[in-house]
Amino acid sequence: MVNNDDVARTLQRIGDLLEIREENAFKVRAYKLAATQVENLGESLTDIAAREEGLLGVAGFGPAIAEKVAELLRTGRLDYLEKLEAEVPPTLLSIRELPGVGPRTAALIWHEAGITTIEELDAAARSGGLDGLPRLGARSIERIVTALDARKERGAHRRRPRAEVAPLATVLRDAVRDIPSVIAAEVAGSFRRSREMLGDIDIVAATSQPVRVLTAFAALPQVERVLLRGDTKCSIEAAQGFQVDCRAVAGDQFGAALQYFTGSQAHNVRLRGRAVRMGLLLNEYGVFRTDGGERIAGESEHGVYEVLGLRWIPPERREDRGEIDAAVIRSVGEAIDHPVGSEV
DNA sequence: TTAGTATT
DNA sequence: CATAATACTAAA
Repeated sequence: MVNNDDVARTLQRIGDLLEIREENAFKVRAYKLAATQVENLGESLTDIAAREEGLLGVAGFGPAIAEKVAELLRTGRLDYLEKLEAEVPPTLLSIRELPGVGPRTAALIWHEAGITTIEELDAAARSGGLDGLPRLGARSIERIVTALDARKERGAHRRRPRAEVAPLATVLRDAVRDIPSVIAAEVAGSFRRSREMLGDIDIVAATSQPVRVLTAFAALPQVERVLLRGDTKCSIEAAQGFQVDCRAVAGDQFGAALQYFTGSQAHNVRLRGRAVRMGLLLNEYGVFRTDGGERIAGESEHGVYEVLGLRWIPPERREDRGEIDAAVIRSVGEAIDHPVGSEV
């Protein structure tokens, strides 16, 4: 019996394999978007397939994907995926999962060094087998070796249950609040959205001295390894290789940064799309008018949603399941300026 | 400066 | 035609 999660994983897998094959980016995006839509679906695909409208009624599904999902539900197999896996070795997906290795690097390692498995990569990286590849210098190879070591320590799995990492999240948030010049700090990301499985922890800090705060963050006792540190953000690994990101912003940008860092990605993309249609630009620093660049929100998260004509949306609901449409404020003035439906 | 990867 | 925007690092 094929369930929604199986379908979502399969669609994601197709997207990843197509990406390594350097397939048309819009096709790749279509498969990944369809995977996300299935993840967020409240109803069984098997039930949907049995109805009149069928799978074409699912958001993100066109004829090609609908037909493939139908085959998967019916037979438990997918001919297209099997052919694709015969062409692009699926073991490359594990290589692609290493931090710092994306689809282009995975394809390069495959084509130029003939490597398809983690084991082959490990041997080659340590014995000079990757030397001389274009766009892959000594530092990149060293980073791959480090990533392989980390993978051996903690295994392939990345996500952890909320209860397991919640203490770390609050301890680090409080530690950031104690750094001099920090005005406010909150845990954002999937933690703030109350998700059960967490891939990392995201902390937003308001300060007038971002570099100082990020330097202090990188020096906290819970930090085992600094992955990167710039002027606005710092990524570290805590115990068991669990990643924690800290973003430092000015006090009047805190609301926009909290909104951005809370996500979800799909929610942010939809929100920014709405902003564009309203002649606005939304980023992690605020909301700006497209003409003139005047900033009209950013200090508070409520303000960000407000200038976009929306009620504030609780973090748990920011998953692109229709919450933005449901939050639209249709005042008289707005109804004249933007008649219902005109912004969609 | 650009390509690749990463983040929500 | 195709849903946004920005940061960091290494390589060229």
